[in-house]
Amino acid sequence: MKERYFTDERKPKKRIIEQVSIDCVIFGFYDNQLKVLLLKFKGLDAWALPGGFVFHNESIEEAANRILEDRTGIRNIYLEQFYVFGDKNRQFREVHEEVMYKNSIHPQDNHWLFQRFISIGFYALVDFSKVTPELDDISEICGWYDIEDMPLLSFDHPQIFQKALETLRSSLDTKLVGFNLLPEMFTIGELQSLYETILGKKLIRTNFQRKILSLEILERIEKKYSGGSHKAPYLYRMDVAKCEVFLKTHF
Amino acid sequence: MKERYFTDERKPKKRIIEQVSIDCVIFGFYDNQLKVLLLKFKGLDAWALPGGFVFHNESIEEAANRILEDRTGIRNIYLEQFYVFGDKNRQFREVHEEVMYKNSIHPQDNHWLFQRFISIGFYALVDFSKVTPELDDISEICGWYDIEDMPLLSFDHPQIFQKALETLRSSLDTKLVGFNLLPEMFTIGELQSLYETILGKKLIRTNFQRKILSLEILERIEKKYSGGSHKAPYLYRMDVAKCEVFLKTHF
DNA sequence: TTGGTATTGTACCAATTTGATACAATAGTC
DNA sequence: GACTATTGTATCAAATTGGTACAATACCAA
Repeated sequence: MKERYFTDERKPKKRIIEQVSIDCVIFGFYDNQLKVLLLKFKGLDAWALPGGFVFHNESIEEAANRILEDRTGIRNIYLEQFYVFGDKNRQFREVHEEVMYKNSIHPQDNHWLFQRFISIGFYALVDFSKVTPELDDISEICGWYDIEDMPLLSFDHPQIFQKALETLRSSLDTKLVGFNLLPEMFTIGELQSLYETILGKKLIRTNFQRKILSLEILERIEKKYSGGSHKAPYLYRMDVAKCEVFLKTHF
Repeated sequence: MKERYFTDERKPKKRIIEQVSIDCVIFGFYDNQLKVLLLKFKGLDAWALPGGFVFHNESIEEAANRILEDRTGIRNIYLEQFYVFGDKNRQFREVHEEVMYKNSIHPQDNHWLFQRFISIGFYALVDFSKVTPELDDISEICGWYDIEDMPLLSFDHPQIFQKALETLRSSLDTKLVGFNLLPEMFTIGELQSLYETILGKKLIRTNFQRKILSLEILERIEKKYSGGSHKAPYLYRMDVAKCEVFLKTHF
């Protein structure tokens, strides 16, 4: 059930924690490119990360999951907080006003959304092939953009995105989060391509293969992938239990 | 100037962001032990991390610094956010009530402190030798405790402390934060001892020395340390500029 | 003064890990 | 059935790390 936030009232309709928001950076991987899910506000040339607020009766993690579902239709994915954006002047009256006008709302001067907000950043990793973004009622686009070629974001969302990307990079090896961006079964080649785009550099194929397999967190599926006019690679599946053991013993 | 929070009013005296708090885990290193700074509430057997709230006219980083100074007298130290604690039921009416009673305050039933709070965790690293903790007016002890032998904390502060410690551990190598716990000049032996206590394991002396020096972030001071009945070790100083270069090129 | 003790700085070698190349195997195309 | 592109694995060199040896010293005790 989607909630309507943009009323013209001084207080939000549903009880939320005031002056606290959540913004989500949703990463996907497709066509050998790292993608991010962005929303475009109806009738405006303004882009943003999906965000929202925390209800009184939910944890911030529950809130982040709900917000994601409300605003993009995506649910049940890897989600983790990564940073709090708490600048003194973190308020965005102008953008909010524009959005509200376009939605036929004429806010009071002390509308609750005009306050200074502290935003908790979450990043999400999804299996691109399993996701079909859905529009909410204040957006006209909800779609994937190559991180190398994305529209300029409103608010302070460029910084939030940047920090999320840095966190993703440094978590690749230490938390092995990359697998969340791939389908359940994948080839080492696909995994390498994922690592290369996230890290922004080429890796030597044979060494990458040796390294990844030496972690002993992958299970080789007997069935082979087919399609290319060349030797068929093995398919692998990540073994969650082994992965946890590995992380515990190495970090 | 210290603020008085524990009035009996429904709203805090000074304008703060409601339902948001900051808790600080302050680490020090002394006598080859990792220490944490804890407060004991006046007249109660209740211990806590120094915490506080965010004013409307300050960033969360400014707030954390101010809180630290208000509650412990410590200022101008390494401080970094590490996690947000946002459980649905994160409220601590009982402890707050006890504290207020002891401070002769009889709160209304809907006192603002009884609400659910989202707390932003910061960890701080200080040069133990430069710090003299000062008492605020609701505490009767403000002192250092060995992390292996500390009192049971109130609220959810045990979890907050634990998460801070994990963050410190994993940041040792990737952010080289350890130096913030030592005086400006130190020996490699002292640095090794610091690493050993934080990581909780012994390191091989000669390899540690080689490793640290190979980072090329230390400047050897000609003057030598003296005192022990053995060969005098060199003193070193961390070169902040070189350190930044190192971190940029390696992470 | 001198020998003893504890600790430091560095050298050194073995074991392991990583970088880079070579090559056989093979699925599909022509 | 030859050709192409890619995969899996082997291999060797280079770099890093684990672990030992040893000379250098600052102080202490006779």
